[in-house]
Amino acid sequence: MAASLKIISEQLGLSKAAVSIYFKDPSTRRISKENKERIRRLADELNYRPNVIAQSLSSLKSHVIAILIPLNVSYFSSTFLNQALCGIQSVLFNKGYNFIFIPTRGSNSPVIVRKQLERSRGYDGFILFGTRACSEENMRENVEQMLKADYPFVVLNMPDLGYEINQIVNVTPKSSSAIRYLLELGHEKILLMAGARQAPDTVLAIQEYRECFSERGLAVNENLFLNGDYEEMVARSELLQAINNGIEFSAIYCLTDTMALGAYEALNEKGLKIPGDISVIGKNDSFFARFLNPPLTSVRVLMYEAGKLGAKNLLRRIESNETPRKIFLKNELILRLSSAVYRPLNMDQGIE
Amino acid sequence: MAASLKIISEQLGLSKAAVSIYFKDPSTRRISKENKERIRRLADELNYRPNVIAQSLSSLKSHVIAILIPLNVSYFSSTFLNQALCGIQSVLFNKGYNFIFIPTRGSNSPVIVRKQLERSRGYDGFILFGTRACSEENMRENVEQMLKADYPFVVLNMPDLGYEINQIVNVTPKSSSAIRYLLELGHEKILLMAGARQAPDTVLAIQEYRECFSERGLAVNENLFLNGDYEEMVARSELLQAINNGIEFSAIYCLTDTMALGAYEALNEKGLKIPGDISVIGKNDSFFARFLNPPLTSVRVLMYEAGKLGAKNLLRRIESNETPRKIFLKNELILRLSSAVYRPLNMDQGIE
DNA sequence: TGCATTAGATCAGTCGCGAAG
DNA sequence: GCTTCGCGACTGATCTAATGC
Repeated sequence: MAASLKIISEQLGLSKAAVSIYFKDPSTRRISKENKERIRRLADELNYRPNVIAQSLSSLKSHVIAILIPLNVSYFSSTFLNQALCGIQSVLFNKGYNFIFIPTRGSNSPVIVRKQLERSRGYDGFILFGTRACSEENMRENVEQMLKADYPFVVLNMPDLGYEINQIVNVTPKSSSAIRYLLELGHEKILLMAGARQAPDTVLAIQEYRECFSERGLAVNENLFLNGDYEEMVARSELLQAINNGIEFSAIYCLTDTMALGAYEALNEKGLKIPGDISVIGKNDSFFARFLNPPLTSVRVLMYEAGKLGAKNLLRRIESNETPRKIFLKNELILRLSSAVYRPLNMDQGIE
Repeated sequence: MAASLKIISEQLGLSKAAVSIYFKDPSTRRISKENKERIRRLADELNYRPNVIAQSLSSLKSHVIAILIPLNVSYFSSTFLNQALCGIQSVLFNKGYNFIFIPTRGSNSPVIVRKQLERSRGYDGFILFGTRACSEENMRENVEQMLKADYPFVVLNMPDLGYEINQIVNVTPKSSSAIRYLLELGHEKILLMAGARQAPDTVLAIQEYRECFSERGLAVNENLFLNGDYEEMVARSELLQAINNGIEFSAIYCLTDTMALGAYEALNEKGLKIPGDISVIGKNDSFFARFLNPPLTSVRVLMYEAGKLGAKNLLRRIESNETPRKIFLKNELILRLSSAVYRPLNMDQGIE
């Protein structure tokens, strides 16, 4: 049985309040010196530590931010997420906020978030993180829930949802479009290694793909849209299968660097040279991108900054009730050696 | 103002207990159908959600595990930690436990952990994660604190501390020793890219280094122990400096793959071939190791398993009060192309 | 006796008010 | 009237025992 204020106060013949006052500020003058000394001694003896749960209840402030991630698998392996977490952490820790991850077993995003919210009243704020399992529509439902419950929150890793809420949006300006860049290099058969069709990132990428192609009057071949599920191994096998099926392409744009790893593997296995035969571009500019062979051209997404700004705005909302704001961060295409000017591929030679 | 049981019960002319009973089990037969319906409707209208803080206080069970990491910088970029977190998460989420990270601004490990503990009574259990900032002695102090407070806890990423506590220890069997392997390949000037001298991992590595060398009757050159601070860029510059200072070596063992990246950079800059001129071995076998140029030989550390087993044992302790157990996981040397048989280096040729 | 319901204690704190000196 | 010192009421839930019909 852990020592509590009550136990200490009873043993000393004081009120809980008196003991509480002392611990809140040991230099207080509201408690007599003798009593301070007695409290200190007994607390030390009983190894007293305040109960944060009770503190939170009584002060109606928990100093805990819940991070809601609509995904029911381990997600700390995602470099995307980890970059954002680093940014979030840098702000929250400075301001003395803890952050918590809530478990769920739901199958889809709205269910997961709803369940998380059911177990969340009492936390000071929320960070909603978009994932591959969370369509834009899903996230809108989630946002509606948050608004209805009147929770302070911020949305990360999602396209602009249109609400007047705290949101950090990472956008790709035309000048940083991987597809546009590949087209400029002369590639016209560009394979898109994306995720499931409803994943927001995939939706945006396909939209951008179509725009770029229609601008140039080129037809879009839907067979070039693969679903690598944001997993290295899936991307690898999808690509191998595409090659085996005789699908022709001279460049690949992968919506994560991890899938680009899978692409590298598949191309190596097939004896295709990067970028001699096939150009590859990744997304997120993970720290390992420049160490690959060849170094990977990648779209840098400012997730660290997104996490940092998101957390800042959330705290502003919590502590000063500032009005929500939307911030746009521009992605940047980082050129490395995995992408090159189009050169017709001699299929007989390249693929065994 | 968020709706509470009290508000609902007052508006309906019922007692808090009645409303509480309903929410605990909506199919209960202790509440009449009409009242159930009234409660449901009002709760819906007021957007009622139970307050987890109050629930925790009342049930004396928070279903929250605190993860204590004695480091005051962002740590989600560490692949080590992330692997462990994935394992932890896989267990906790299945069992319905949340997990929380506690902020601190302390300068050293005991201070950080002490501060974290001061803000932690009320959580169900603790995971103590060893870091570069936490010497073995530091961790012992932390463990003493935990024992004194009678908190359920488990220690990860630390050498065997000798206590009868829940601990998962990752050990390197002789057959997986990078140093031993390099010696067998004929290398005798082996550079050790480690961390600060008190970091547990560094202590162990230096100890192992000395053992291997003394077994073979070889003298140890302390100039070959560098402090790369577990950071890519620090490792890079330390290595460049060593090379510039004319320190001779034919192999490098880096205590993290991240530092191996730095080593790759430095060697490339100096025009030294891996493994032709210099063999490189990393540690942790991060997912990117096999994609490097050349693929990196690395000591695989089972951090995912450590996290998983640690969380399991912690929950066993919490839920069934099982006695603590210590588990040893064996590291494994994964051979790739960055390490090769010793070949005398022509310095004039190699370094410009 | 069983069904539907409630008062009140409890958890471990905080906060503002009040009473001596 | 200003300290110094301390207490009662309250936070939002759960749980036990009791009550009325």
